[in-house]
Amino acid sequence: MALTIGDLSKATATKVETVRYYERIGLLPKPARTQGNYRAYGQAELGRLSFIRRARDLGFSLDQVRAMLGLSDDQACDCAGIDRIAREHLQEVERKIADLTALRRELTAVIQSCDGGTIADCRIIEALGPSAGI
Amino acid sequence: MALTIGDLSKATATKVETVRYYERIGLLPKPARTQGNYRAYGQAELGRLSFIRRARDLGFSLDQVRAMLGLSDDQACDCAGIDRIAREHLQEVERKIADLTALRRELTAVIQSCDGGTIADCRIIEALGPSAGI
DNA sequence: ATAGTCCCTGCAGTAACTACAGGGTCAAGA
DNA sequence: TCTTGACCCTGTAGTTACTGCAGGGACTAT
Repeated sequence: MALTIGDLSKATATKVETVRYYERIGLLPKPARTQGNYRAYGQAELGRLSFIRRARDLGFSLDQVRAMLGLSDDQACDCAGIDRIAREHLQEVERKIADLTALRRELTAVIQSCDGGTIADCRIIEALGPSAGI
Repeated sequence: MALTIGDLSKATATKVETVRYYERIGLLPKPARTQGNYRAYGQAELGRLSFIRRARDLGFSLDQVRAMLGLSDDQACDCAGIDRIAREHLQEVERKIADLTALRRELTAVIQSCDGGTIADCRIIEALGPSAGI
């Protein structure tokens, strides 16, 4: 019934040691234990870990992840604070979407030009260069 | 005329130490030096550093950045290899765009619901949960 | 010429993992 | 039953990607 640390590890492509590390720094709650002192998780922890991993993969720091998790943890927290944090993260998310969209366009162009021999004029760096975005 | 390490640092919001670090590990070329042994950069290095920083911010590892820079460095490299790397990165970029889009939707919902009192039902974790995307 | 702001090298410290070492738990098979 | 293999435990040391000094030189403006 309950999920082991190995189940969470496989489901989220996270090292077992990393799951324990997140517990140690307080990002994941201390889970229930079995008779044999094994960690026993539920679906909630799986969801939380999945969120952490994907947010990390998207370039958010653990402190930022902590703040976003706080948005869902503190149901009764004051709205002004939540609103500010959410707006900050939304701006960053939109900037990242814009950057990735530019990168996608250039990667597509590279693949296109690869069809016929060697790359004549690679613009992959220009895609995220100093004048791109913003 | 030439750019100092401080100019690059300011233009790309990168610590001076980090620029030197990228040079040390070979991500940035060893630049020309002035009489006083100061590093002297051009626009090409500025573009390259800008690319590195944005790619890092988007969650790519330095090894992945190195591979992407290789795409543009090796103009004469065989097309099959370039095509494979580019397609892999394109898939990853598209997954990240999908994740960020889901995250944007949930952050927007949080901000919306904040308008009238406390958050009733925050689904921010579900946005990047185990069944989201793909 | 001297104060302030930059630059240099080299090395130590931090964040976020990641990899053992040394040992316990548990299901399956001889 | 017992033992083999795959998993789990704690604790600690190493890695990646920066980041922050220390100690000293270069350049600019008063």
